Amino acid sequence: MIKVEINDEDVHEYVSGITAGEVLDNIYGNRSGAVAAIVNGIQKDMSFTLDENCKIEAILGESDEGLYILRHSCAHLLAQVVLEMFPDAKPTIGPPIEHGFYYDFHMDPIGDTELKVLEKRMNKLIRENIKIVREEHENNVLRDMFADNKFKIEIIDEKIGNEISSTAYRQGDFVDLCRGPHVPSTSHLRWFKLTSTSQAYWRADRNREPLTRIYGMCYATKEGLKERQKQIEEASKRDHKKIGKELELYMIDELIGKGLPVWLPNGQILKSEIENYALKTEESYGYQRVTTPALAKQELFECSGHLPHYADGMYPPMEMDDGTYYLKAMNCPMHHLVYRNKKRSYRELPFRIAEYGTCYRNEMSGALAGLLRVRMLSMNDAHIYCTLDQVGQEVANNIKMVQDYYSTFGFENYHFRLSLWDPENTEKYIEQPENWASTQNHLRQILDELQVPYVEAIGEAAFYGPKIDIQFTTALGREESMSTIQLDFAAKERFELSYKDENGDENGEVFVIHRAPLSTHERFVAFLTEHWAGNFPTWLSPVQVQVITISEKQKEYASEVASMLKEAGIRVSVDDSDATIGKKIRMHRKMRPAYMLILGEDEATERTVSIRIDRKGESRSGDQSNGVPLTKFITDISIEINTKSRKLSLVSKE
RNA sequence: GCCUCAGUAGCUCAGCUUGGUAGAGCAUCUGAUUUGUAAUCAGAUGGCCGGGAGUUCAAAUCUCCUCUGGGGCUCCA
Repeated sequence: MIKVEINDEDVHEYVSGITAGEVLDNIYGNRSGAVAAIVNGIQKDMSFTLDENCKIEAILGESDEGLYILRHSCAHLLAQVVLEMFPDAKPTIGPPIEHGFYYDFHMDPIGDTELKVLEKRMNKLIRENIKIVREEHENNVLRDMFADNKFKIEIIDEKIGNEISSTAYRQGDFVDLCRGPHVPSTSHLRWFKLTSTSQAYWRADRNREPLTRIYGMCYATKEGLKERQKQIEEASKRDHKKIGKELELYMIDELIGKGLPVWLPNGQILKSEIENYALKTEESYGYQRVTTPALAKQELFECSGHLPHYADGMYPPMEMDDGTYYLKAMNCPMHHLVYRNKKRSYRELPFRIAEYGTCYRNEMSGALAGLLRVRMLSMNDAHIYCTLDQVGQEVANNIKMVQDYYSTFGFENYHFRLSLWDPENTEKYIEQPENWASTQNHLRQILDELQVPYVEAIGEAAFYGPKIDIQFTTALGREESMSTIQLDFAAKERFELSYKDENGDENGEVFVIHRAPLSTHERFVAFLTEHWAGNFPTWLSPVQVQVITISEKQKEYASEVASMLKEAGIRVSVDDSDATIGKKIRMHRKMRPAYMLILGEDEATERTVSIRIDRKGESRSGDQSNGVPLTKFITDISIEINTKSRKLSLVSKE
């Protein structure tokens, strides 16, 4: 007999040789939702044999560990049916990922039709409830088992080495090299869905074999799967590409080119509001503004280091009669020249120059997506020239600026990331290891002192220095970079930046901070649109007030109201057509005005307005405040706009 | 760039499997209607079916090429 302690609580006695699964069944019953066990702190299969005193816990399918196991097992099931259908396919790796799993196969690409068939066959095997069995083998046996799959052999050779034995998992005719643990049988994998296919490369290396990747999602319960499907559906309603079209924010025309958005009047309003706000804010933080050209000579970008390090990201060169020119991918080299334009004194530092400069980047055509990834970007850019001592304060100010901006725009779902270089992969970066070490520590210290929570990410630095990035989570749950604060210790030498210090010496220790708290206009508007689902706060709404008349008798009053609003600087549009009131409301919901003003006979005689909030995508409340004096409305909405209120507060709920 | 799916009226989409040269709703315009809060009626305009080539007596429909858009190409048994 052995003693088994369950969940650090009860101790039960069992015959030696009992399995983990049998013990858990005994305690919880066989419908507990457990997919594996933790024995003495180590994850084990349900089939693991207990032959001495131990501690045991269940891993529930809904826990993080459980979902990981479920998804991993589901990837195996996918591989099983892929091999049934395509016997020549070679499975490579199939890890669990967030929400699901993928599996990469060396095989010809497949389409949606095959994907559906694969899904059907997986469901069939799930109903058959095939046992998943762990096998331990000596290395040479494993090599024999996978002799016809060079990818698995490569894994065996590299990951496991030639000395030790390892494990495989078998289900029916299918066997896969795997560390486990796995669910005991296929019936646990009921709540999955194959989602898409894609092309990947073996070891993510373009020069190695192309693989066909199949993605799926997998959950422990029907509810889990449904909830994810719902999240995807909800996110698609917020898609900035869809809303951007409805609201006429931007267009992309193939005659202009991919990734080159045109801002339409409504989008331009958003852009201008953001920009005006940023100009004011940054003026108060001591920035001066400049404008620099869209292109410059090759020598400038050689000097900055962009050509050796960033050439792929730039448009190809233009040969002119007086030299070779490049479109700028960044504003910094030009700003460095602004700094260098005259002798600087220590009294001028920190010297801050800002520009909403338009840059052009040669993004891969397949990477372009609406406004989120474009080839023309207007950055909320600025560069700060300061001493090392001043870096801390400047970075702190920028973190505060970012936080202020975000709270005004209503963003909450973000986190800070300290982006470091990758010491294993140094050719991507400027070669100054001591500088990397010291500046990275410097930034880490600043973040620690500010007590801002952050994560560290190796290999995410810029080529010229470490960064603090502010990461966003989108409605779909994907992480994207939004703002950035970058430290540059390379510019001072490349551009011979210096200043006259307190002792009258020419001092070359000029540190540069690149920062873009509002990202680019394009990306920022995309996030903003998604975040508000197009229902922007009043100060940002392209149409702040939509006037709607009940009948044509109110035409005159409507135009009077409109001109008073315009006078007060409010964006207003009038519908005095002869359509019915219901129809007019329905039509204008799509453009999501902050407020609708309904004007009928009562309003016209009493010089009042009826204020209605009715925007597409919001649940319809029909909330309306009737008989509000026109002058009061103008005062109230002006306050709401000027305070950049995040809430529409002019309609009181009854 | 690579893999995959898609492209039909301003918008949303049907027609394509089984080839016989184009349809609906909304929007727009014109009448009628003068309206009090999610569809008033009638009529009209609107498409080189993304572009090119091929097969065929005949192509939106089948084949090939190309352009544009969506998704994916970071997760290492």
